[in-house]
Amino acid sequence: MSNSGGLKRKADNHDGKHDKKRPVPPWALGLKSSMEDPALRVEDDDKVVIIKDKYPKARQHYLILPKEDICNLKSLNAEHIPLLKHMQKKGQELADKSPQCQFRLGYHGIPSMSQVHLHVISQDFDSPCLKTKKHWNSFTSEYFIDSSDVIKQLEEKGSVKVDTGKFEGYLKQALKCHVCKKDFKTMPALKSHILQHAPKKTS
DNA sequence: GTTCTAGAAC
DNA sequence: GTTCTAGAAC
Repeated sequence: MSNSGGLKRKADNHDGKHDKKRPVPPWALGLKSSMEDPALRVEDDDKVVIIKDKYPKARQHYLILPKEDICNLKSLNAEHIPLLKHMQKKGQELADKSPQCQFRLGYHGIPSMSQVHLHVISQDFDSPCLKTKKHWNSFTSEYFIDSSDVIKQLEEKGSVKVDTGKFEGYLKQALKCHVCKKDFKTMPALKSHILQHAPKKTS
């Protein structure tokens, strides 16, 4: 009944650096196939594809992905700056089409899905797909890194630094309205509150 | 990333 | 009793 001294392995999936056993779970490749899905595609050019997020967390939620394979923020270097600026420009053009909405353009510090993707998301967060504290904090805490900050880091340091422990902490922060900073105990309470900050829907 | 659901919270 | 969250998914 002895089992090699009861050595227990703590969760050791930090950033996949030494994780040869489970490199990428199948679902983490979902964006790659979404990029090919005509039903989701908004537009594309020689460098990037723009798709609708399959589970939008706001009234408007798009993803801009490079056609070149780039796994995540850690894969980025100074050579990618023109590409990232192009992605931001395409995103800003999209946002400018809906002047009644406020948008943010940015990246998740630790994305679940492979292939770098720029979120273009309206700040109403009025969507049935927005359900969990993780969802909320991933778009409204420091977990969401503005595109301009990613580009700035690349320009200044040549790489993007993401402190895994710190970013995991951001996801667990207490629920707080992103507009008026009021605290909430539950997601349903927060979701009903933020409707009063959202612009009126135009049929 | 989502779905499912046990059990915590109310 | 119902609502809500959080962890497993072979």
